[in-house]
Amino acid sequence: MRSQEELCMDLLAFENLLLSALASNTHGARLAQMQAAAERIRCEVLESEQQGTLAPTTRHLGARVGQRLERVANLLRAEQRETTLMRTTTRNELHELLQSTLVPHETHDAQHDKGDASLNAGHMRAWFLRNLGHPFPSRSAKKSILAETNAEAKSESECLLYNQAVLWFINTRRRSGWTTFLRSYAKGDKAMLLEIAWALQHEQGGTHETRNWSVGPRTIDGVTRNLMCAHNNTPAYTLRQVFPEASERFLNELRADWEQIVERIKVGAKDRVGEWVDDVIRLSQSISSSRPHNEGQPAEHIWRTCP
DNA sequence: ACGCTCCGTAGCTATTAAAT
DNA sequence: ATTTAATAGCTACGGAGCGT
Repeated sequence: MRSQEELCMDLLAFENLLLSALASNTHGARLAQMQAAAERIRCEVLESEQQGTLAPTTRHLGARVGQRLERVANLLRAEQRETTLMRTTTRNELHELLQSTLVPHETHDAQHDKGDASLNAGHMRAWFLRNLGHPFPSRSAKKSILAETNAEAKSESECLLYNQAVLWFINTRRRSGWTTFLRSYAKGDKAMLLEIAWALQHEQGGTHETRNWSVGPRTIDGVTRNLMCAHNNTPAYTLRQVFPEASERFLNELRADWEQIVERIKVGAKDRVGEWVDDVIRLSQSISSSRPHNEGQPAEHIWRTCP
């Protein structure tokens, strides 16, 4: 059994290893080294937690390490968004340049058949994020999105088709995790998901610009939903009112999953490093959020999977 | 019948890791 | 340094199910 001092040293060593790795590269052997370190610390803290010997100082250190890593992760996400934007711009400019100079005779149909042209999804993304509580555009909404998108098209090949928009929304709901969220937290009930989304929006406050998302109108299939709390028929404005019996951990996981959906729609799916950083953050948050009342719970409830 | 959503999946590109 | 294999992400197709 390792002492609390050794455990604290391990935590700090892990943080140091991670930060120095992020300052250089997160590839190959280095990544494996960090994964091994994370797994080792996970096991040690878990063992200490189960035996009731996890000292408050160790727990607090874990919380501080978690906060620092989260700050680093936020910076990395911002940098990642900027890099993605620049990469897209560069790729588009290069593509246009090559189109206009090197392959001027290639037909639009040939390009389309190759399937290598990505959609201009900016307006669809924007609509999705403004209607995150119920991202099912009506026919007229789709036509309006098509008009906005196609107004920017420089050629016929860049025009978005109605069926492409339909598929994009279906695929995006699935791949962003929205559909999974619907099943996991709202039992497939879209009205309940709308209620959850309203609670999250109320909880976060601010504007669409500060949140990057909005729940949209309280309307499903043309019917305006009265969002009431099932257990006492009061307006539901907080997650706690929507889920009166749920644990804080459940609500936090729900919030995290919702943010992940927003992030995925906003910038597309994250690359591997981004996912891994998220896992590391979850690991550190587990350290900071595990409390003595969790002692009776199985290990899976205390720790999430290591990266 | 028609329109819509969802699901499974094929085909493609870009990226990354491993092998040479 | 170059090539090859594996993987992830994206678009699109076909079919099933559902509601109108």
